Amino acid sequence: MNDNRQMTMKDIARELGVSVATVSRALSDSPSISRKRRQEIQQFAREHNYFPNVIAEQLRHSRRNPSRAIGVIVPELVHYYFSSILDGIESEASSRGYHLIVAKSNESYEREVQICEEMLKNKVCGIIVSQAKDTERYDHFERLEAAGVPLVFYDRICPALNASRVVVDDYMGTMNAVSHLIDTGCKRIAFFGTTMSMIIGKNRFNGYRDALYKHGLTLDESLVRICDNRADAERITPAMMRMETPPDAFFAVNDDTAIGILSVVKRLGYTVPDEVSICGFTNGFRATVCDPMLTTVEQRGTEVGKEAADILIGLVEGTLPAVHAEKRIVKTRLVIRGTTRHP
Amino acid sequence: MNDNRQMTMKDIARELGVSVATVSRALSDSPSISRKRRQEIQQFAREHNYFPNVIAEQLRHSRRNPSRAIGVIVPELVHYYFSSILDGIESEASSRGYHLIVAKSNESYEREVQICEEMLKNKVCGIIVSQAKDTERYDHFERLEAAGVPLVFYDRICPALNASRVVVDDYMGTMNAVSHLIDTGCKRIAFFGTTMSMIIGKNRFNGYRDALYKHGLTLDESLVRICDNRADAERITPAMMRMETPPDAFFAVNDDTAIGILSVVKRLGYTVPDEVSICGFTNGFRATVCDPMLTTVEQRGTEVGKEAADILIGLVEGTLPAVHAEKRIVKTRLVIRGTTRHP
DNA sequence: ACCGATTACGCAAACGATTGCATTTATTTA
DNA sequence: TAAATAAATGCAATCGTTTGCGTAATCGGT
Repeated sequence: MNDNRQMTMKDIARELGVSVATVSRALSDSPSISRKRRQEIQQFAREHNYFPNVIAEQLRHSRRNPSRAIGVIVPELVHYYFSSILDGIESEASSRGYHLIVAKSNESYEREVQICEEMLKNKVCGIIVSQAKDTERYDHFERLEAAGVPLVFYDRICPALNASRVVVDDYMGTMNAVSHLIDTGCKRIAFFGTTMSMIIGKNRFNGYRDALYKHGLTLDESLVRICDNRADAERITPAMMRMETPPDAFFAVNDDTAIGILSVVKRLGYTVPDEVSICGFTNGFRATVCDPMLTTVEQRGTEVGKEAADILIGLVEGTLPAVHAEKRIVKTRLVIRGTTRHP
Repeated sequence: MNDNRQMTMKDIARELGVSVATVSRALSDSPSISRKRRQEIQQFAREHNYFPNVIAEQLRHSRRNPSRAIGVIVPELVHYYFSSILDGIESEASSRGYHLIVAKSNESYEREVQICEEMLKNKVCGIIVSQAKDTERYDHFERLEAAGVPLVFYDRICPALNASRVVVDDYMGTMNAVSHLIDTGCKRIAFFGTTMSMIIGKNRFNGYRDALYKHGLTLDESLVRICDNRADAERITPAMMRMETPPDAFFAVNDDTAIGILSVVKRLGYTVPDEVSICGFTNGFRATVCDPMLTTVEQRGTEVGKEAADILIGLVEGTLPAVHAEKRIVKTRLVIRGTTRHP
């Protein structure tokens, strides 16, 4: 049995023969308590290492002050981009006096709902979330808003809700990357992306298409595939390279896919980047490990996380109006390495 | 201004003309309230989506029940191994009804102390921690123990404290890996490790040394270096390959270092694994990206995290005696890929 | 030495929920 | 029908802090 008994103000008051109110005031350095008493009480507290009970404090203030706990929902944790975002959220939050309650949805709608309930119970002051892949109903999010808990989305945005959000500039990121491929002499550029039902999928595709148009190239549907992981890439790429006129470049929606392409292309005997150029999207751990190193669009997860936390805290503290949904776009940066030619 | 006013039992009581006590009992389905009233109250609560205030609940029960928040301190977040561990902790904790408060120490002692204070204030029921690299005083940890908050270490263990811990089997992991190198014909095996002041550094070195001895090889000090990152590896490896009799294999303390070695060795024109074999430690994202893919010791971070959470929850719930420090060792697994020959 | 103004402190009611005990009301028994 | 028993509800204290308001103590001024 833990004798978990912590020292309380009541104990101090009893020991020193004063009232609890006096102790409270003395500890908060209120001038309405004489300097002598204040110091006496403060010293006693220090010596007996008194620790204020945050639970009680919070209860007392629940009407006015929100808690300083931010709920963060992540689809997965072992994931470069999500880790970076979490890192950014942590940095921003902790430097502004907030702490994080982190939960992983495992890409499951059920779990996401459950987490929202839990967090509501635990009185987070707001929630930062990237939806699970199989989330298609949004009542759990709406319930949060109804309960007055502000919501900020990142990466995977809820299209049906006009909530605050921060995303990466998928359109321009892709546009720049594809333009770079074209500038370095590529003419037939394949696009491996996600389904158009995901916003990021659509935006990246549009960037690809518009880059082609801008440079007077035409879009060849047979070069566009839904493929967002390495295994699929390794399955799909060989067929594509057997086309009568195979692509001379690939743009992939993430580094993992790009690396799948790279490994196949190398195995088939093509030289990278001279015969085939490849560009990814993320700039994670993998990008500098493959040979040659991957040219890729840096997704700047840390920035995304910081912006998300900044919005949420603004919402909580009232510096940002709760009515208007704040939408921020983090600029990407093209990192040119060995899988593309230099301009 | 948020009218953050949530519905309380008092509201329900007033609306329905009963006492708060009745509402409380009805909501907890106590048989001492008539079935009719119970249902009436429960329905009213549901319709007005009443939500119990956990803060108040906790305050009331603070004497008996610990909170269900587990504090997790991580040196960094954008890190494969730590992410995996966090993932394991999350899975175990959430499945047992606990949630996580996560903070990053950034490898700073100051910050670590600060986080401990914060977590103590926020009434976590226990803390799972891997020390910051520059932590050399342990009074903040001792203060936690004194406050009755159980502590579990993972990965970077505090040597001065006899606290519960879970680590990976560094000794056997390295021993097996080096044995594998020897079995596949390597005779001069270099060791790139961390300083011996870190426990994991020492254990891995011992595994290396004993594997050599067991197979009748002698330890050549000139093949042992302190090097635990890619940049250093790329600096150190060329010199080593210029020795009169250069190594025919490298064991590196992590994948990152191993990949640094690999890139240098390939650049110098050696074939891997035939002329030079390489083995890492982690089995993270990078391991399957390099060419050839990396043979490495799988560190099983998820397991480590699960075990850590299991210990902590045991300590909190009293299934594990608080007096005895529980020490668990997670077995590693050698993953043989392309940077070593097959047996 | 007395009065008004400070100064220093205590009382008690919150915050929202729980729970032992007392009390009311309904039901059974003699 | 009265008394005894059982069922249903209310009262009030409690968890640890905070804070408006009241009051006792101290002080300066005349």
